[in-house]
Amino acid sequence: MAGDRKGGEPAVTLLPVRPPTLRDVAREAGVHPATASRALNPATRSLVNGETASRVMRVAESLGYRPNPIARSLKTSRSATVGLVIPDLTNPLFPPIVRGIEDVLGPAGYNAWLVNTDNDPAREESLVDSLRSRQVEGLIVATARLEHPLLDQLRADGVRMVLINRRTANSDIPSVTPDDATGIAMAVSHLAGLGHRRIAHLAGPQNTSTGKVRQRAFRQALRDYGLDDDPALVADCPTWSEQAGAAALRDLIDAGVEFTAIVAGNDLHALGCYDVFMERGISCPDDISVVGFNDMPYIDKLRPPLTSVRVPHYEVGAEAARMLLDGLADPTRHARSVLLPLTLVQRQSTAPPRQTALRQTV
Amino acid sequence: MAGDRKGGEPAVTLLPVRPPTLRDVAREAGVHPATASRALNPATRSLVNGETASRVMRVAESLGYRPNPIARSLKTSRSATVGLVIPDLTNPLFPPIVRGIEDVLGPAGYNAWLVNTDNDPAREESLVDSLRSRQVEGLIVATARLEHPLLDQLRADGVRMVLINRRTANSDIPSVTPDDATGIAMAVSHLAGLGHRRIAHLAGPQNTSTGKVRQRAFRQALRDYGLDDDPALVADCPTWSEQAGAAALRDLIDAGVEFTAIVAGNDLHALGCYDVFMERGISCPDDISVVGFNDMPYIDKLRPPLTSVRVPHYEVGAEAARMLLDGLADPTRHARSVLLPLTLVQRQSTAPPRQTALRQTV
DNA sequence: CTGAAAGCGCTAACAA
DNA sequence: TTGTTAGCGCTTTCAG
Repeated sequence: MAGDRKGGEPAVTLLPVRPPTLRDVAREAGVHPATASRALNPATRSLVNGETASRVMRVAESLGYRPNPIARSLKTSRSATVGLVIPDLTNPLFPPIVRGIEDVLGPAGYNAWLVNTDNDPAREESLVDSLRSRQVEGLIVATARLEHPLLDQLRADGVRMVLINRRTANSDIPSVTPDDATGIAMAVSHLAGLGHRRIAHLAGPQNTSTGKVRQRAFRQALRDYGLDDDPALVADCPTWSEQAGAAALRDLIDAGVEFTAIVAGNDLHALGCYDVFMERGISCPDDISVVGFNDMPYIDKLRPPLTSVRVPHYEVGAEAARMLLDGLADPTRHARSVLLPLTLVQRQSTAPPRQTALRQTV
Repeated sequence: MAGDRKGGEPAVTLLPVRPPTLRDVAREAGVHPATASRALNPATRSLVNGETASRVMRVAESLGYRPNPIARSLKTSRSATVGLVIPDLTNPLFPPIVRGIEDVLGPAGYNAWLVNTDNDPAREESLVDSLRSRQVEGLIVATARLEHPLLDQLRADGVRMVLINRRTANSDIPSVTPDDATGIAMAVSHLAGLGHRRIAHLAGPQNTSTGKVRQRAFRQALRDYGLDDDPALVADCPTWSEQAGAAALRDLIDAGVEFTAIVAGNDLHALGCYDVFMERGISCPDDISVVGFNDMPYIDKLRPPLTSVRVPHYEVGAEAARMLLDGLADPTRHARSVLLPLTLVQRQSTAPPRQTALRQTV
């Protein structure tokens, strides 16, 4: 019975189980698929008769036609998509960056494909591979290390990309990063102003630009402010994690190093400090002051609220996306690198050192 | 000069500017592209002579062949990709869920394509559309509202999906959600045990299952513990945000409602309470106790550390991914819905009410 | 301005 | 076991 068609009935167009294709639209509009394609694509619409074009568009609308981006990609080798390579999405730093990127990409008709490398270079390579095989038109990369063969290779292969947060040692890849050096100087200045003379630094991974730049800037700032530039005051953190920050601080304390304030490599390191304060019964800021870096969400609600160098994360993302789109639109454009200005957000994790605690009552 | 080829030189294979295709591999291996395809696909490899297969694979390896997933998708209408629909990535709830999903999907050869709806139904529809046109094989949806025409439509269209966190009113879509009712009961039980008699609730959006279920469970729990089930104790929050939580609490206080504890709809609402406590000089937990919901990252470091109902987020993601993969592999499989068990994490935002503060010394 | 034809790279009948 | 053929849905020369 199914499939019967009585003589008198017209061969009605059945509701398609399969979504309508360009051919369906073309047939219905009485034109060749090529014409339909031209009519439907804003960029080529001018090549076609106005009336024909609007008829095609009307038919497309009525059929609920949606172009198949896969077929289009296969033909054009483009995808209106960019890849976003993140080391660790659970770091609350990244969501605002992602938001900034999407807000710029969206209106331009682009989408972002987000991948999480988990800080694992092998995983990173395979994910980037998969991104490339999906024809992403460019990459926004937040995983740069100073020495980063994969990125050099991509660069050599002509892959369009923009680095965010961190950079590579050779600076010919466009980047959008915070002005780390100035940020650290502000932190040191703030602590020096409070009267601290011996300030420790939890230095982030030295294979990242952020880790290295911040450490250098820290020691430079100590000298600029005439403070003790004692190498023992710098403790290395092998990762950008709470755990690494905690471990580094424990080492510092256990080694008997004297200090009254800490400039943490980032907010997670500062969180690690809070753990150690709890463990050892240290009072912050009475015994030790701490400054974080990034001003990540919710740290204003910590105990005590963390003083931190604020990075405009949303803007980092937005600016990187703009830069990438610019580069995509005009490949001859010169690689720029942008340093975004930072501000110090003073909260209650910093105060004058005990010796000068009297000033606190002012 | 470029393009010259001196007579004596062999026509060496140039390094391809264009990545090698299946045809290149086939030619090099002396087989037909179809054979190469079969040899390279583990699922069809058995159809081909072992020697031939390994030769093809060797050639593919040496050429650095990478199959083009776009072409494959176009042909097969599949993509080894699932869409992940998130209301707001800046909510730190989601990163662990994403991680759980990726960890299950990855080993199965699948990728996740993540989109952010910003809680905007129009945006959601267009993003889901774009996901579908990219041939995602299924959807993991974290944006469900009780009445959700789009999801009903998808369901009717036969789109495979799994809801997480929230559900729709008609429960025929598989889901992985926290056991909200039990979680709320634990919160109330905890507060009742501390001696609280008048407990307020910041109720999340009533168009979401979480908002509604938690509110109902709250009132049920009040009755179960013989506490005041006063309607005035429930304040509505139109969104799951800090701001909404703060506003609701201000309303409650300004209306002169008496209470000594709050069960927040989620942790963000609880954060909003902290803002109000600060504003109004209210001491937590001395004046008012608060219990959050979700146990999101870092709330253990708040001031005071927040007591919260812990949701196993990573597991929510992992379980949803498993469920979706199961459904993909065997479409006849019956839709299950899973409630994940919760635990109460007691911290310092809850204590006996002032009237019974003596007990605190025990 | 429109149509014809070819092909992006791959896979899945079907045939041999 | 392998090759032949066709085509997924679209765009883009090239003619007309």
